[in-house]
Amino acid sequence: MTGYELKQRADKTLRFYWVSPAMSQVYTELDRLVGQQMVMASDELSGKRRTRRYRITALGFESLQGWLNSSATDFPTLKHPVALKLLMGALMQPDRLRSMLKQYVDDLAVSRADLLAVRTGLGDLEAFRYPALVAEWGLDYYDAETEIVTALLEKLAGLPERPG
Amino acid sequence: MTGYELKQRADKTLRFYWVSPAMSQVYTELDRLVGQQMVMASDELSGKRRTRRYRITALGFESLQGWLNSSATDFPTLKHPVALKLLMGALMQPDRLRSMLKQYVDDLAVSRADLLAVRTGLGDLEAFRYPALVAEWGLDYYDAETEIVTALLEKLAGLPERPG
DNA sequence: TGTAGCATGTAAGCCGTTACATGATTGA
DNA sequence: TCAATCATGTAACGGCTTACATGCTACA
Repeated sequence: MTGYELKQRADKTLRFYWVSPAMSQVYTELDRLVGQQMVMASDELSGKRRTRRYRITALGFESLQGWLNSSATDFPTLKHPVALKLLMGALMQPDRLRSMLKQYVDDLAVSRADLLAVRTGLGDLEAFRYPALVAEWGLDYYDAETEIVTALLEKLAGLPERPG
Repeated sequence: MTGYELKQRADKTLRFYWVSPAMSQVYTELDRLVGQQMVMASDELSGKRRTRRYRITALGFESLQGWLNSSATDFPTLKHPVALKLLMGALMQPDRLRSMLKQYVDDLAVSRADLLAVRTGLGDLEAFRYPALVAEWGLDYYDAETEIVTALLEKLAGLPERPG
């Protein structure tokens, strides 16, 4: 794949469980990987445009497999601005707090729809079994989060201001 | 609070929905905030040890409130090494894949227990209403994640190697 | 013909980390 | 007495971003 294509792929799928890197980083990392003989590059000329296409080397593949099988797996890290603000909900205007949570529910629906399209696109081919499992995980995750925040909104509606 | 205490607080609670900053960053940020008149520092001498205690200023409080109420709230970002590896599950040894997922379920239980202790410590005081809501959210989140991964493990057990 | 998308890169800089450096206090 | 914890900071550096810079190609 080209650097450009890798970035598109990352924006489409990787972003659901990792940060999608900037274009510039994709190119720098590819250069680094070429230097380490993890990937090889080949230039293609079509018309006046040069396109550099990368493919993984045997060394790169072995390294990847070694990393997957041997290294410890870190616990996920989360940066959750909605939870962070809710923590200080007492300092927020009640309607602003509610609209933030409603907005989050809407955003979750958008993300879920995007991810569902990815899942559907994968089909039921054996070759995409694991990517499909990850996508399904993500869909379940969005469903759970949506349920939690919806219930939270109802809880807040029940006690509109400070009660008593 | 002192920088040291803030770091402890972050390690105990903030880490569940944000990255807990390094000690050094806590001190640098506090310095910056003092420079911006967002917080004020006062030195306390007890014996030979100097302890610098910080408190928020009126300006800092207003800024915080303004940020909470007016700014847009970003969608959460996640770095999920387990999902990342599962995506390439086809390149992993089946037992390594399974043990990774089992380990993750165990880690989730540990995190959940830590968070439950935080929730319990908050009690049902009105003053801690919002922190309590955030903690409960986290508990629900861990429960959902645990259920999803447990189901995933069963799905994988059902189809041990490539079927067909 | 002009704009969106394809395509590749460099430079500056921010955010946050680890490593380094120092010393007091408490309790086993 | 010695290890853990309290307590504060500086320096170097890594990872990643935004801004800058350039040019081709397809299509409305």
